[in-house]
Amino acid sequence: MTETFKERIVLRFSKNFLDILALRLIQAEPMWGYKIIKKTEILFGIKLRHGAIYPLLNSLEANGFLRSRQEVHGRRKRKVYEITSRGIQFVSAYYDFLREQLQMLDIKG
Amino acid sequence: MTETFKERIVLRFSKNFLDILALRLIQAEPMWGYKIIKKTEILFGIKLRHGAIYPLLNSLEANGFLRSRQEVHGRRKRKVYEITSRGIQFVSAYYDFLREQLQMLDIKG
DNA sequence: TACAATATGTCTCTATTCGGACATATCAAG
DNA sequence: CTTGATATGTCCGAATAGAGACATATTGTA
Repeated sequence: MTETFKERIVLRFSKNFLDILALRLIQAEPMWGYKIIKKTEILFGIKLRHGAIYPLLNSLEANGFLRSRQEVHGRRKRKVYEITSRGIQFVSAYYDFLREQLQMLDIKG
Repeated sequence: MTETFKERIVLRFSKNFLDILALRLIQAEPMWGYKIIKKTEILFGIKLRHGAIYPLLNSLEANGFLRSRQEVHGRRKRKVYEITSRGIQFVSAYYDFLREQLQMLDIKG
């Protein structure tokens, strides 16, 4: 029962904060869309739609949160993203928010 | 700049986790809809629509996260909500999630 | 007495999101 | 030689969410 609640929250997070999820993974290690999908499935048990992640990554790059380079393996190419300082600032703001939320375990009055 | 990021995240949270925001406030102290709106404005600088909060509170009660009683002051009445054990479990799951997120500051591999 | 605040509710039109299909290419394994 | 995995992209109809109006009642203040 409580486990279901947790799952619900994780699911909501991955929907509403998908950009932060992607940025965090890329911050830990430069990554490409396909790997993000696989990693999220392993780490959180959530299957992201590729139809959601690829446009997201492009918009995150357009907004200066990520930068990409083509990585070529033989004839195959992947678009490897790394986080920018702007992206790091955004993720930091998210962590600051989490810390504040936890500190506010006792709102009174 | 970083401040704007923080504001963005707070705003997104209040939209996507409005139920948890309400549950947390009610858990701290039994409360009614109107007070939640005022409190959120003071605490977070966010103006909630009453057209959003009242249906939400009713559905949270219908789902067993809250229970309400009529409080009458003269001829005026307010619907005071208190959190149920189920509601507490849900909020706990949220906090567990926050803690896990912070612990996962370094995802590797 | 009129306006602002307290207090709770519904409803509709619009805006956004989302699932899933369509599209294409390489490569490994059976 | 075909199926499944890797890899990235677009697009549209359906479903959901959101802003703001409509509705009503009490009370305090200017």
